[in-house]
Amino acid sequence: MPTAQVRYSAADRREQILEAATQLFARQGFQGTTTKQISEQTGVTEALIFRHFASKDELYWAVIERKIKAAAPGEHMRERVGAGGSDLEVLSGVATQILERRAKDQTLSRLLLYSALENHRLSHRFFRTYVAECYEVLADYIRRRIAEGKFRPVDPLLAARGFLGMVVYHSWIQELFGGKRYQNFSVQEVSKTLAEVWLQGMLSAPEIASSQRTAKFNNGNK
Amino acid sequence: MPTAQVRYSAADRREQILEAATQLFARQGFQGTTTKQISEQTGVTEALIFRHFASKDELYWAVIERKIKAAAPGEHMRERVGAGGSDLEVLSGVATQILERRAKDQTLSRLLLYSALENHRLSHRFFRTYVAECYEVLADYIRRRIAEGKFRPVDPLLAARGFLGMVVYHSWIQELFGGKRYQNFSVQEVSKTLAEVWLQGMLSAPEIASSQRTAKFNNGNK
DNA sequence: ATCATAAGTAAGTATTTACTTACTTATGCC
DNA sequence: GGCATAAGTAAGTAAATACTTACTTATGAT
Repeated sequence: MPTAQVRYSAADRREQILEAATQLFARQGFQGTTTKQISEQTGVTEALIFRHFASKDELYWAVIERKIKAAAPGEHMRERVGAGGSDLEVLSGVATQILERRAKDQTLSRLLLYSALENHRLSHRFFRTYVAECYEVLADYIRRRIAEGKFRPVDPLLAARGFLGMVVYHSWIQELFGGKRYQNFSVQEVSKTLAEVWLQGMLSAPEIASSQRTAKFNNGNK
Repeated sequence: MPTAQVRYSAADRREQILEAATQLFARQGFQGTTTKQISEQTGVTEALIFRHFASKDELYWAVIERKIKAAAPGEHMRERVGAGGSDLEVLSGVATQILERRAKDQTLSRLLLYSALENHRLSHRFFRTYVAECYEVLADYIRRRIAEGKFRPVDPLLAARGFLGMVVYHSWIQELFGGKRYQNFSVQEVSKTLAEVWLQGMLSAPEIASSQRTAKFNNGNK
């Protein structure tokens, strides 16, 4: 009595293969993952992988495209920034969202990092198509606040990158380099702290008569 | 008339192999680099590689150890922070140093990123031994300024990570994801801007009577 | 019930991989 | 000049790798 054999539709199988490959590529990179591993993880023979995807390369880019479309980082950013609230609410909201998503699932960031390291050309395209949108959305917000006179006149793209850099870098250290073994910050604490620092740094404060040490950088205000 | 054959001392050859392997591992990662490539780049046979290093693994960790010791990021940070000057001078100096080193030579950061992605365990050790020192040094500086009442009482390690995050993340975007194709910031501009934003964010400003939107986060001051 | 078709596989292939073995030759020291 | 020794290699090996070929079988429409 052989176990009942089930056959999936091509679309379903394709999805299963993509899911298995996603996990493996994220964990081990393109070079570090074999088609045999992918077939075993999916529960089929290697031959079937190649009936669905012409080559390992093609499978790889299908994996990245699928994952990044599902994550839609640009849309999430737009949603969160558009939701309104005080500057602090918006910014710490953005940070919280990023940190929570990354703590829950590292596959996308690992896939993107691997692809950036392993393959210059195509990963640039993905970065520009899907990730760069995040920066645009946040930069637009900053531009508006500058126009309203609330933020200091700083290059908006650079300022956006600065804020996201604080947040993303922190999560990389925690997750990738094992930082959380040593210091386990809460997401709330990190989001609030980083947002406060960056925000006070961006506000066009009224003239502050402060110590010598701090006087130098205050002449950029309008 | 065969070309004159030169024989190097074991130490010299070892160094040549390490240098060739460094370039290749940094560009292609551990899995992506073959011992044959390394031998060709060095100009010897594969067998010689294995006379100097017991395995590819051993060579890999020798490469990382050598490179990170040569770079000594902790010492550079200590030197720059200890050099004194205004807060702004110290911070933009740190940023400039990081950005310039990275623009000139990406091998160390690529090696560390690859090793973090490919191999959890040993890369954590390297990170803690050599890189974490940077954070300590900067965090110490911040702690001192907080004690002096000049900086707001923010977790010093988190604040240090925030600042370095801005800088390092920016350089990753530029170098790794091809950001500089689109926007080519000058090192000076980036260093100054990021340092100013972060610094103003950290200063314990006198009570600021500002808009509602900004009032919320000002109660952390002493 | 039948049968065309789509889903799936067993068993390959040529090449590459990390690493070894048995041998050769240059070099410095006396 | 002779020779011990260290530097170096040619030619392997077994396992793994991406991908193929020729074949089998489940399934749904008629």
